[in-house]
Amino acid sequence: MKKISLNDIAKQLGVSKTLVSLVLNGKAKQHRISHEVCNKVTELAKELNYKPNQIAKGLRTGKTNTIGLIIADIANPFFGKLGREIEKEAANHGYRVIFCSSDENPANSQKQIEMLQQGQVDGFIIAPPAGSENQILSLKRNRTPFVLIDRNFPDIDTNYIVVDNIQAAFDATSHLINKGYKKIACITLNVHLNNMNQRVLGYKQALIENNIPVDEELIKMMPFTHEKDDIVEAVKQLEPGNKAKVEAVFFATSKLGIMGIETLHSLGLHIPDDIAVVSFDDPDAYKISQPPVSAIAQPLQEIGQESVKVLLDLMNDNQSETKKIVLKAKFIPRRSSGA
Amino acid sequence: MKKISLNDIAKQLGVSKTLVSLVLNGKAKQHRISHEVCNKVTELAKELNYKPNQIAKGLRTGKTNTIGLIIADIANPFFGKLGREIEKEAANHGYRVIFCSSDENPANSQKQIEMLQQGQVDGFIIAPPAGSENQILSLKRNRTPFVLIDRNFPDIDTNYIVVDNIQAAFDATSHLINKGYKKIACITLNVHLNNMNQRVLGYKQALIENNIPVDEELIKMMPFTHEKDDIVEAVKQLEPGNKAKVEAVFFATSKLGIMGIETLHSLGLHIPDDIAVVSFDDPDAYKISQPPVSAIAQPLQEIGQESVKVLLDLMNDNQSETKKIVLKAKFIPRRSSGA
DNA sequence: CTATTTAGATTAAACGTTTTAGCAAAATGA
DNA sequence: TCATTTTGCTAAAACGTTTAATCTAAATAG
Repeated sequence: MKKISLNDIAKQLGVSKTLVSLVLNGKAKQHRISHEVCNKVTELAKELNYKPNQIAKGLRTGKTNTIGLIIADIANPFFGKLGREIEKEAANHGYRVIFCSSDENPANSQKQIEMLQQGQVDGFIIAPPAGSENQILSLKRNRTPFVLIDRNFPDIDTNYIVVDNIQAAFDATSHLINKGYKKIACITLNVHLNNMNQRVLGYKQALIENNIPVDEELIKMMPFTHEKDDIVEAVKQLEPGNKAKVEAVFFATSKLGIMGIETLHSLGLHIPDDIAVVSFDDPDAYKISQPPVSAIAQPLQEIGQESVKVLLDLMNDNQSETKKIVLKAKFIPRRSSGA
Repeated sequence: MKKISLNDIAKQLGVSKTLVSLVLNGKAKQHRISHEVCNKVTELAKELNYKPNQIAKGLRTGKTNTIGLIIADIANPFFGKLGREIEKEAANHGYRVIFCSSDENPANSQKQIEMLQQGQVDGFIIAPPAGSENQILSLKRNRTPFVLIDRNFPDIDTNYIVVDNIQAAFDATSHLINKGYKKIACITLNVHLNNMNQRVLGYKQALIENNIPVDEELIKMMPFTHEKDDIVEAVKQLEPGNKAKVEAVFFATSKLGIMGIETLHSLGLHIPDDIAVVSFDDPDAYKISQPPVSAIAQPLQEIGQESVKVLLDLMNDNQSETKKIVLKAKFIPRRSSGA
């Protein structure tokens, strides 16, 4: 079944393809095409099930109606849910989404951006890995529309949509303190992402504000390619039997949290009696966990919608002022922290 | 920063763009371009950081190097992980992936297929929703390369990669029987997908083979747009206090399982003492659940890799014989079923 | 010395659109 | 009646590639 083109319709009706194009793009009146001809065209187009070739359109107009989305890992439920929201909002505006998982590796995101920049997408939504500053600067330089999500680079003036990580971590930690826990550990990633830094910052602020000394020994930084073993090692050091006598732990990501909780269970520790737990992000796993895990839920729908909207604005009228949006994340106390 | 084209390079060197194109596509020898000129071209191309415009290339060659992936929901960890494997394998072969979530709604997948067929993708990988038979037939008719995954239509001769759902469900149910459970319920989806049908079939076969009568009352079909409430209702009917006196339950998807387990917990039921649980699919949630949930793990990497390979074969040399691949899923006993 | 081959390049068409500029006929105005 | 405007439509260029068809000059063959 050969695809039919503007030309096919034009020939069958004995008119020019210009006319057909104008009619099908709703510019008939504007160009004074007679009603009669106009109807004939639309009818035949429908009959032949004409669908404009987006590639040709893209070449001519320079628009692809496609967004490039670069995240850490689509298999990670946090990014999966966020990706879904972005897909949804994009579709509402007639845009498709190409997904790329960078694995937090700047070399990967570099390749992916370059690949998609070859005329394949109109703009980017990016969760930039640590060390990708130059890529972001390069995008700015050649005026490619883009929005950062999840994290941003404080030193680079860009559009971004993030949550208030400090506040969220502060809330979660304060909650633990209010529940009477004092020896609180923090397990985070050994990676220079400002969202991660801020989570630790919020944790520390809550301690300080409650006159609890910050013990750097209780802050465990995992390599960002962390595997089960790393977590097991870190968690073991937190065992109440150890000198640290940790009473509670704050996991800075759900991936860390899931592995960590699995480890706590396998060590025979009871949550929250032996050790209380709170975590950033709120995957399904936390809801069915026994006990359910206290978590910080990010407003994924809002992040998704806003990022698409900001990007579309950007692509339409190249406004100069950058949009910096900081949303609130919500702490949900559950039984893992004695709630 | 204006994008530079073949023409720019050609002009700067005072040669034709044909020559530049040939050189950069490695056809220099074939077309007897002199070494000298050849070098000049490659050097300048590198210097100017020339990247061919994929849209133009696509228009001319009819190839986009893009795959359309249509699944139920990228936010569902099963599809998230599968999507990731597909993305990875596609990237290995120089292909990008456009993700579309159909929500199991055939009208959505219809729109998505039509949208992407307008010259945007070279082929499709599809988890077809119930009721999308006509779309699949239509793809066959106009010779669009595609592969089905996760489910297929037995009456339509297509390429597909699925797991042996009957065997997997049989294994899981047999395991429960071996553990001494006799009153085993099955919670599945009220949807005409052959993978779902087969899961119920495997469940029944295991009962029959062990001389346990199949009780249709114990097979609960959820509407495919199921929400929490539906599950709660169904699970409540399974309470040991009820006349059914159910001892164990087999969830046919992880989404059902997660909601179901949450409900069992909220009813104050203990797993596995009050009721044992096994489930199709193996999300992270099952690993940190207390007790961990016995699950059927699908070979996601293999499904992803095979589907991309089959599709690429299809796109390259339009072979006529359809590839039907059935992989084995692996049952993993955990404590939720007394293991 | 002429005819043919070869080396090394170029021209131009094509892919399917959109869009600018313009044309001919009809209608209007003086 | 002639000039001007309006109506309805078309031609052709352009987007950046690829590729089939040529073309010229030099080299080789007879």
